[in-house]
Amino acid sequence: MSQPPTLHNDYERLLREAGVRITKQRRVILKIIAEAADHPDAMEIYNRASALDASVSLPTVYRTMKTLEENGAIRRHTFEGGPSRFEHADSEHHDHLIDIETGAVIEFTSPKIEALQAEIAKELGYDIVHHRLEIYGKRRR
Amino acid sequence: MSQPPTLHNDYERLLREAGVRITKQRRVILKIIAEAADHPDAMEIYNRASALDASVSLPTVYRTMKTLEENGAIRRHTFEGGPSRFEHADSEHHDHLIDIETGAVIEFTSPKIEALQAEIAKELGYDIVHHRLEIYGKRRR
DNA sequence: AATGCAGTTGATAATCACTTGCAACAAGTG
DNA sequence: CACTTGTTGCAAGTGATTATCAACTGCATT
Repeated sequence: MSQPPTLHNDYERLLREAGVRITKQRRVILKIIAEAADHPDAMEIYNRASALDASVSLPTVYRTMKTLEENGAIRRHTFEGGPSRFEHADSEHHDHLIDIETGAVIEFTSPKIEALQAEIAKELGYDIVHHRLEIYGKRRR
Repeated sequence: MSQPPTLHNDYERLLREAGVRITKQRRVILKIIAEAADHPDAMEIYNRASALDASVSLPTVYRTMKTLEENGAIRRHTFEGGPSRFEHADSEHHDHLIDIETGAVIEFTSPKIEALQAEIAKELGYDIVHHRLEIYGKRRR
């Protein structure tokens, strides 16, 4: 269940290879992302990062998220009525179920749904670039 | 292919029954929505509405969309990287395929996908409140 | 049809989530 | 270690949407 301990180093390597400099602000943000088991938004990442290093600013968080996204290191999700939330992209593709009462995000995969989507797109004459499937639900009790 | 000619009157009736006053601004906006075959955003609705009646303002468009949404008359969609877009809610449920090159929206339905979603939510211990499935694709040629 | 009042309106300001401009600063190559 | 060029924080700017508020207007009631 735990992340590989050097995941943030992989991010560093990835960025370095893309010609991006590793500043201390970025190193902190990368660490936060790598250790996040949830789907934090920019403000939350900023909060966690500035607790470790007060020199991290919010614009830098946004800039870093954009850079990471462009390099395929993270995925951005914009769930309904809220800011963008991020997760690392190293995991396999999955969709999300959002608990509308708590905001908690549960990941799931359904190869069958994926296959059906591909079929639908094909019938409509399209190639899927990406898709988004979100289920908004209430915990049953 | 055409809308029932009195659809905007149905909107009026719906709002009236909800205790909402029918002002001339709202009447114009309702007409635009009823006649829209596409998925216009607030600015586009404002443009179309002010062409008919210059007294319609953008805030009123937003307020009216919110009122309509709260009364279940329209649905709001926030596709990636753009403002909210609206469509009337009288049609049956469907999902969307967005042409990432043109922004065109194609509607589709898949009872199989619906069923699979229900199954997934159930397994995770949730009741579906609603869901969103968007396929972003490029036209094949 | 005139009245009255609560719901609505347009103009303007505010908010939210980001993005940008810019001068000071610091990676990392040589 | 120097130098070049990417990065940073701060402050200001955006785009979409919402709130404020005084003037106005549906519309139920006289």
